[in-house]
Amino acid sequence: MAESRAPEETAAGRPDLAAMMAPLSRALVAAELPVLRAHGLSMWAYVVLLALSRQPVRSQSALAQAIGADKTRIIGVLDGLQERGLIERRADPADRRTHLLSLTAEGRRVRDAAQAGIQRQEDRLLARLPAEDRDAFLRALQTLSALPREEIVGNGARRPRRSR
Amino acid sequence: MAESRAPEETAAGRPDLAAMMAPLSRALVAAELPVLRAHGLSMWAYVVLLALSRQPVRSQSALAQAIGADKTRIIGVLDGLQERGLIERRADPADRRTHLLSLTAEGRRVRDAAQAGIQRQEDRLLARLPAEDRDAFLRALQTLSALPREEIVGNGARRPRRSR
DNA sequence: CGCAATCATAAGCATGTGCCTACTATAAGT
DNA sequence: ACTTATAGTAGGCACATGCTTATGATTGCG
Repeated sequence: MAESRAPEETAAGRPDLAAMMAPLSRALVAAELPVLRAHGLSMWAYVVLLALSRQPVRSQSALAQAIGADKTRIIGVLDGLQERGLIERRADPADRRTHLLSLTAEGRRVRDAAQAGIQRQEDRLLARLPAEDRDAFLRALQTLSALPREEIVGNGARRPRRSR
Repeated sequence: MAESRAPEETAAGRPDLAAMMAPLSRALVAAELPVLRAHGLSMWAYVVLLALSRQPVRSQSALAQAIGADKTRIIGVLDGLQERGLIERRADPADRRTHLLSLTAEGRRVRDAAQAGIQRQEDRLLARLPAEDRDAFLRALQTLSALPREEIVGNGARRPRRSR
């Protein structure tokens, strides 16, 4: 048995996707944290800012679902963001139970600043890839990350994503 | 400011690496779980099997460090694997404090079976990528995941990876 | 030999988080 | 009107995990 192979490989040709992706992803997140803290943001706060960038409206439940967070857990995050004036939480005139969420100008500013810092770090990392691979890598990553979760997990009833 | 852009994008051109990678990675791990459970393996157990595939020897501390786990947390995992006869834990004749860890034949068998199941699922996913992108993606992923953690996190004193 | 360091192990604390229940305000169906 | 359902909020349980301390066995240094 030829034991002279690259790490993580076995008989087949490649390491598990997840085995490569999970530690890498954790490292990327760890690298983000100091940048976010410099802007006074928690990871969840940043995720919220990004999510609200895409679609200014929504309700808290919808937001929670969109970012894969627990509905009851983001309340404190939203409280903090609202206090700092980064988001707005207005009662929906059509349905006064729900809160319309949107970024303020200051929220956009903080998001841009944080994201710029983060991407500067990430670019440093991407620079290690040959240019051809880099583009394909980003393209592939966007393709895969755009897939609905069920496509990846397999339609089994895992993580019921309860709406309650 | 042109607000008519693809989702997740802001002023710059691409979404954050981590923002794409983290959910994708979590989904991949979630997809693995049922397969692993079918083979009676926990995630940590599988990680241990993979790590021991690469380098049969080691000590428990070294193993823990290699897979980014807590030294005290993998004890139970090793106990379980040993009980099932998937790994061997022999006292090192040279240093009787440490345990030499290695896969048994049965351990290799279970690892191969589990890995085959996992990669079959992952291949289904990779099939969604155009062939050119797929190869570059895997190449890039292997490159990035082979980097030492400090290269990614930035040499700051984060996650001291204590050896105690 | 005597002392500091190291390994495996056990036990515990603090935190983050998934999940559940309960409660109020509001909405919608009958 | 009455009932059911839903949004936001609060509180709490359970579990995994990072980190710490303590202990016994063993090693290695002086």
